[in-house]
Amino acid sequence: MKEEICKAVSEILEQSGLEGGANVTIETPPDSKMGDVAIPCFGLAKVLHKSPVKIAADLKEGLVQKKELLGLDKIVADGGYCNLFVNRTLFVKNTLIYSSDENLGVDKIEGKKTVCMDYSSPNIAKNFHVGHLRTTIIGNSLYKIYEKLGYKVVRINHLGDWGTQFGKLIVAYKKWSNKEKIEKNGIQELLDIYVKFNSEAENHPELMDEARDWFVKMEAGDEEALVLWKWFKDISMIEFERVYNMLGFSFDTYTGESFYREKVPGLVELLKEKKLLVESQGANVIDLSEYNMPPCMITKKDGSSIYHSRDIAAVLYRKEKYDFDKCLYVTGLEQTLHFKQVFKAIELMSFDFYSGLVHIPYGLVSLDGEKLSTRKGNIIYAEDILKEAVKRAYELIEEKNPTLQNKEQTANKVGIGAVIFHDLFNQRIKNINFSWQEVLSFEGTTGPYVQYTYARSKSVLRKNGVVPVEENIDYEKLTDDVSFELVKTIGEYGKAVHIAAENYEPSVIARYLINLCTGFNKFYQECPILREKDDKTRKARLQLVEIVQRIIHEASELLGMECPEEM
RNA sequence: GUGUCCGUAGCUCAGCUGGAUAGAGCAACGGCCUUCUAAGCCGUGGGUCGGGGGUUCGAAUCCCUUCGGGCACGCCA
Repeated sequence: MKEEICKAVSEILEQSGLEGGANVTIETPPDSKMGDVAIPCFGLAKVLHKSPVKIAADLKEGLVQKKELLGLDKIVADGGYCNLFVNRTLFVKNTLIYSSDENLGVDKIEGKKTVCMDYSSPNIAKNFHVGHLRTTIIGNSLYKIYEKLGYKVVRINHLGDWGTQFGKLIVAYKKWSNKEKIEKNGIQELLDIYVKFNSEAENHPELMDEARDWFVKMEAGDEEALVLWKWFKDISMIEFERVYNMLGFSFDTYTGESFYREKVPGLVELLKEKKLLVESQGANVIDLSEYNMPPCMITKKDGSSIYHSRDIAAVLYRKEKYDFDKCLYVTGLEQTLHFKQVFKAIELMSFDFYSGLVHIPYGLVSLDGEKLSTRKGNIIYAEDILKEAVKRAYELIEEKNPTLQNKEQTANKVGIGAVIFHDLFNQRIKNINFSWQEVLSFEGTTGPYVQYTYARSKSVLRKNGVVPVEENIDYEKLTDDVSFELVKTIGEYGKAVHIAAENYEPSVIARYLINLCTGFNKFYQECPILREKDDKTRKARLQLVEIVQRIIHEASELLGMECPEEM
């Protein structure tokens, strides 16, 4: 419809003497009482040598002729704006028909495109904390969004399962732990000895040398080292899987850093061929000073690999294996420089796919203004947050809806949903100061608000019956302000999904959901169905509820949040 | 020091590819459940859009500058 209006405006302008048409922009007025569509005329004033007020008036005259053709009811010249009121019945009809197809009005991309997504990627032997939760939740949502748009998505959990920290762990294990302790306490024991290592190493730097030696042994395939490494990894994976299960998330592959260690020597050869590798202070690096960046390290002076080189090797491997169009990295903001270096290295290697590499950073999580730190004890584990939220949800169900069936299951969906939604509601770049009160809030702009709205809509359908799609609907019954606003919001769903994808920003969907739910709750309040006498109105409203309910359900899925049928 | 991100209501944030009186939620106060789930709806109060310049008919939005804060800056990831 907007395209048609733009075209009509262009034609009118050409008739009034403007050559070559003009770029007509269309906006939404700040208040719907002013109109549904606004055409600002200020930009045209210069070209046409007329006042914006006159142009708006002329535009109005021209558009009045085409009123029916464009589906408009009323046209008003308001200062420098030409405001249009659409024919509500027609608009409601078109929007609801368009939005009720299987894609709910979301246009898919053309052709086949593959996106690799690197997210979650926790470090072995470290507990899964609130920070890891962000990359996991944001990454999962972006996966859902891209999949919805028709991309093939490969979900890669690039485990932090290689590197000097394993040297540290081996040393710590040998000095302060044993098999029994680890079997008994699992990842917590690994974490404890890792922390102990770091504090001891401050006064005994020789411990660091020992750790590096063990890492070199690992890279050389030393059996004792690798057995311990594998064991530590298995123990850690148990905890990670527990968290993923609670969230209901999964991955296509867990090929982590260790997978790429053997590919680094080949990378070194390739870089030598391309004359990109230079020696610096005993290490091999790619010089990036020309690009105002510190050098990108490929091998350390002891010859072992480092995360830059493993990441570069991973890009090359993924390109070959999946032939991606894009490869996305959801990691903390603090790794910005690292990825700039890695991407630049790929570019310097003359691989044109560097342009498909995108770093998607998110802000830091802190507690009481302090950076999260295991050693300071201000760390919050993902599992604790999820459990606490579920517990809170259960208590609320007992209080508000004690006769509900499947309380545990519902509490799970609501509690987990609250955590997921909370993590996605604000722009990912914002730093977060963790607050239990905020995460456990279930009213206002929260996941449970969305879920509650969904449950209400399902309840309406249960009590009133579903209207078959083929039923003739009298769309004029949905032209009151409240219903009409809700229909408008329904029509914006597709745009919201595309903007979210383009900006790698799930918060766009979360915000959209709140809009939609607010609109529905108003409708629910003001447009009752059960006690509505007029049959046509009842059916039209039920049709509207049906579509809203489907969009809430799907948009929630795009965030990774499940909606219970009742709560 | 260099680079980068952030700065909007008491708090947490939308709005940022320029447009009309700057919007939500929380917190505070006041209404609405014999009527489809009150985890809801309606209303009231609350803002030098960090400061200063500039571009423009028009700036929270673009440019410059300055202040405040976060993060990063070779052998950790």
